[in-house]
Amino acid sequence: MEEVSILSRKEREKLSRKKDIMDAAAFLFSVKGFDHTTLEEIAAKAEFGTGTIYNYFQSKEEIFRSIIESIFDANIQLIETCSKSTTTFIDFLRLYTQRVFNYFSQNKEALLILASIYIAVGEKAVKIKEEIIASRNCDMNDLILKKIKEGIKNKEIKKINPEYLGFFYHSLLYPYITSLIKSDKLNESEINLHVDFILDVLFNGILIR
Amino acid sequence: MEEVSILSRKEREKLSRKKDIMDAAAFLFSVKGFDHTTLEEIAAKAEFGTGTIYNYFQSKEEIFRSIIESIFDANIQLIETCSKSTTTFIDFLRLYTQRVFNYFSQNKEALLILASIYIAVGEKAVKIKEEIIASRNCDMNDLILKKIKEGIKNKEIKKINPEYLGFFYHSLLYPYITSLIKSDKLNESEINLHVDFILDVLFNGILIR
DNA sequence: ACATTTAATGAATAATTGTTCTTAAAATGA
DNA sequence: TCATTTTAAGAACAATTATTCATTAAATGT
Repeated sequence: MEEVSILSRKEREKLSRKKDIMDAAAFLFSVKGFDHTTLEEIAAKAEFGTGTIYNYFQSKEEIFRSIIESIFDANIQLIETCSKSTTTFIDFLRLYTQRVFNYFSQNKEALLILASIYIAVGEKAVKIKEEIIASRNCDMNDLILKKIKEGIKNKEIKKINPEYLGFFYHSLLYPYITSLIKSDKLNESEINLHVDFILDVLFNGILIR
Repeated sequence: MEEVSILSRKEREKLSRKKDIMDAAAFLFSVKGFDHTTLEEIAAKAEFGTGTIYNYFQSKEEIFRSIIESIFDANIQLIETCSKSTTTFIDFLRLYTQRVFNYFSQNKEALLILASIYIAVGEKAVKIKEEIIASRNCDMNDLILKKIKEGIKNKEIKKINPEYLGFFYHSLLYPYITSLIKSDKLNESEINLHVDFILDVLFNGILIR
């Protein structure tokens, strides 16, 4: 059997072109936002005619949805990988924070798009986000929350409200990186400084002891 | 002199109607976002005809800009008030955090609109934000940064990178409250719990000591 | 009361843009 | 080669909506 994949060449090519369209769209969405990105622009960037896009996606919204889904998947995988390769909560949090910084420093578009739907108001963005979370039936927040509860149970960290800490951590991490990216201050060399800083404050606080 | 104000009745009425339009628009912007709010809706909510709005504002964008400006002003005043009525950095941070929570729990729209421009991608939102910051020639971040540097100098807090801490604090606070509001969990009674939690983590960290 | 200025109105305009549709070009396989 | 299917293309369509404008109504001052 020469057949190395379940998919035929034709199918693989189709998928590859779908990906090209998604990449073009993701870039534009991250720079201009969903509403201000036109299908004409997406098509031009992907080197297709406008109408051709509709041979690959049903609508502009479906392109957006596909992009978000793939970002969500990458993030859930990230958190699960970190969870499996550490034993303590402290180690997990350190590794996860590092990995998130690294991932987004190499996928800046992804973070800007995520931020846009997490903060965005308006039915459409909210609906898309909720549908995707529901279809995955697991939320990143829930995964972190589970880890926090373990950490408290195992007496690694103080007995604090785990929901509040989950809130705290996620309210902090994504916006912190987003702000860095938006002000163009996220250079590879400084990532570790930021990670160490965040973890130091989180673990030890800012008071002199 | 009966004249109690510098403005004539006509001028006061005009200002009052401007404010009505801004309030209507602010509500709609906070719920549907700038792009998905139509002038027809704003006019209807303010109980005017569509065209009438143009007797008060030059464009939809100018309405938005005016709203943002007033929110900025309120926030800068907030930070300055807190600065004046405290002496130590620790006290300042506690008071300011409390006040920010209280202000936004009573002005939810304001926070949602702020969030939308801080996170939003796209030239227009970025341009508006930058123009307003430039026209004020002082940024909230700068004000906080100054306080942090004082705190370090006075040995109230550890010797850490003040820029990073400023980043940390603002990345945390606004998104934290925004998330609470968006998930409809910001009830007056719980505010103090959140404030205490945030300050405890920030000051003391989460490790058991 | 009347002339004049000011404000309100919503229909008309013009621009934008997601989607459809017809047509043409490639690819495919016999 | 030639019939058939698949894909590409971009012009046309339809819907939306910020803004303008001609008209009417209200307020003002004499």
